[in-house]
Amino acid sequence: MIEDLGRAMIEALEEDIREKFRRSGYTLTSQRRAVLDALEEAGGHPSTEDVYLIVKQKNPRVALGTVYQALSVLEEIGVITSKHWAESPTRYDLNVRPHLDIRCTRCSQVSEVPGVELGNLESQIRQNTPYEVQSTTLVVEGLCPNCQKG
Amino acid sequence: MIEDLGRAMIEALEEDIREKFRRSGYTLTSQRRAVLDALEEAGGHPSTEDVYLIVKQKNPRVALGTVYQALSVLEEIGVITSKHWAESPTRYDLNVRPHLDIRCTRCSQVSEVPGVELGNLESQIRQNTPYEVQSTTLVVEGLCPNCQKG
DNA sequence: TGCAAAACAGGAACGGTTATTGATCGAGGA
DNA sequence: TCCTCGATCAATAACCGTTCCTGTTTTGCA
Ligand SMILES: [Mn+2]
Ligand SMILES: [Mn+2]
Ligand SMILES: [Zn+2]
Ligand SMILES: [Zn+2]
Repeated sequence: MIEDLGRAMIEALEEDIREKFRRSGYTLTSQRRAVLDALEEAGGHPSTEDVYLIVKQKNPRVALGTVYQALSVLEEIGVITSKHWAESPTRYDLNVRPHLDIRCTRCSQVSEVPGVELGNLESQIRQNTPYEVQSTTLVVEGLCPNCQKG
Repeated sequence: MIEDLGRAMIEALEEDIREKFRRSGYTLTSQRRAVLDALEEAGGHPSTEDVYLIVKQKNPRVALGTVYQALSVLEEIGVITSKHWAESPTRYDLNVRPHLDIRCTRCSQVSEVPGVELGNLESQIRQNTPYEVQSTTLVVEGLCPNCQKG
């Protein structure tokens, strides 16, 4: 789980991040670096607002729009990914490998679900539609352990 | 596909609809009937706005808020279902049986994908998360045949 | 037919996101 | 090192889909 990676791992990824910026032509500005750091600090799957609040702690001058734009650039160059759940803002993830996340319908906490195998699902879909399939995403919701007690 | 059902089938469902209203305590008002008719007329998987525009043709006094509320009631009592795709408004469906829909990322047209078997996916998920799973939805996007030519 | 409850029309407000504009930054060349 | 110009940024307005609010109309029911 990305939550457990910690600073050491982030620094191991450092060179990869620089490489992606270099290849894209975008510049790794202090704001984009701050957004990346905030994503790490947030730990889980923060919304833009979550990231904004963390970034503002260290640099109160940063604008919300800048965070939106930074996240969009970071996603475009493959440094982060995003996921959408209904009735919830977009959430971002340092884990760019395909994986399953579940969101609590009560407190919005997102956790990763390991060991789920989608099998031949995508090829099944391709065989049964004339559409050119671009993405198939499994959106899972439920009650987190904490909220089950309530 | 619900698009091919036509008026005969809708009238066959008529009694079922009345029954669901009766059991829920909601009343089948003229506006809710108009929304239902509009869903049928729209044919596919219309958004609230789509439904609103059709309803307004016959009754220009109906308010957009009323359409939102009517669709919400119809969904609550199980007469219709809704689905969400990222970057697209909620879409409604007269087909209340579990099934797969794919949305075109270019023109937003939604079509149903038959013959896809999810298998033990949900039980796999339940085994790998402490969350109490409430819903797992497969969200599929692609390019429809028309838009592939463009 | 009369009354309370439900539903409605119209419009304001809302949350998340994108667009616009002018100021600032910073990489690369003189 | 200093300039320059495109990239980025801050601030704020606008946008879109949706919900909420208020006063009015309709409905089911006694
Ligand atoms: Mn994740
Ligand atoms: Mn459908
Ligand atoms: Zn929870
Ligand atoms: Zn299309």
